[in-house]
Amino acid sequence: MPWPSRKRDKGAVADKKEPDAKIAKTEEETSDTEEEEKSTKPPAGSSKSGWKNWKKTKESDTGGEESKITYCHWLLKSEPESRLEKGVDVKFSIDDLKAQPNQTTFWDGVRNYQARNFLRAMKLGQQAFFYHSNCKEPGIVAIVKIVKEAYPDHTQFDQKDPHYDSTSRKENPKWSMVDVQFVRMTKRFIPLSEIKAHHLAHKADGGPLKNMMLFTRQRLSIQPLTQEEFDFVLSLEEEKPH
DNA sequence: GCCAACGTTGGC
DNA sequence: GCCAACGTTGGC
Repeated sequence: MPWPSRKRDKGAVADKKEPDAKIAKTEEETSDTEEEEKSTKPPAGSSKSGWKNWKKTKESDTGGEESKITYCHWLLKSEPESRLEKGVDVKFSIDDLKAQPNQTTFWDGVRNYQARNFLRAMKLGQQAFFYHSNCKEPGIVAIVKIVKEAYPDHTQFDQKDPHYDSTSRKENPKWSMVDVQFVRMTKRFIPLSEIKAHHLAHKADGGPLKNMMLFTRQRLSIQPLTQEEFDFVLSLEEEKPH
C-alpha cells in the first residue's frame, strides 16, 4: 500500500464563519485500538527506548529531561509540482493552500502509520512548517497551524480517490486527517540544502538540528519538531540566504 | 530520470 | 519471525 504523504488539491474545508472559532471545535475521535500497536512500532533503525520515551513524554507532559523529547511543532510535506497518482494530480503548493476558503484545508491522503500517529498527536493551535517536497527547490515556504484535530480521512472510503483503502471500515477508520490553516509565509524561502548544512554541523557540535527528522526519517511526510528545532529553523529566516 | 532510503508484503 | 523482493519517496 502506498503512503502518499501528501496533500491533494481537493482539500477545501467547507466552512462559513470566522476563520478559527468554528473550525476549531474539535470532535472527539473514537480511538481505534487495533492499529495502535503496529503504528507505534519504532521505525527500523531507531532506538526503541527513545521511541518509548517520546510516547511517555507526550502523555505525561513532563518536560525538560534530555531523554524526554516533547514535540509541539510539525513539518508537513506537500508537492508543489504536478504529479499524477492513479490519474489524479497530487500537486498542492502553498499557493494552493492560500487559495482555499479561509486558507484552510484538510490534510488527507496520509497512508503511513507513523505519519498518521503524528497527525493524531497534533493539538489545536500548534504550528507547522509547510515544506515543498519532490520539486526543483525543496524547502520550507510557510507556517501553518492546526485548526482541527484528527478525524477520519474520508478519502480512504472513496474508491475513486488515489488513496482509497479497501481494508478500512467505516466503523473503525484506519486513517486520519487534520485541518490546517495558512498563517504566513516565512520571511524568505528556507531551502533544504541550508537546513541540511546546519544539521550536519550540529551532528558534530551537538547543535539543535542534530536529530532533525527531515534527515533521520527522510521519507516521513509528517514530522514532529522540538521547540528548539522549530526555533532554530525559524531563526534562519532572519539571516541572509546562503 | 536515476537511484538511495526505507516501508510493506509474502514466501518459507 | 526472518528476509528478499517489491514499491514508493524524494533529493539530486
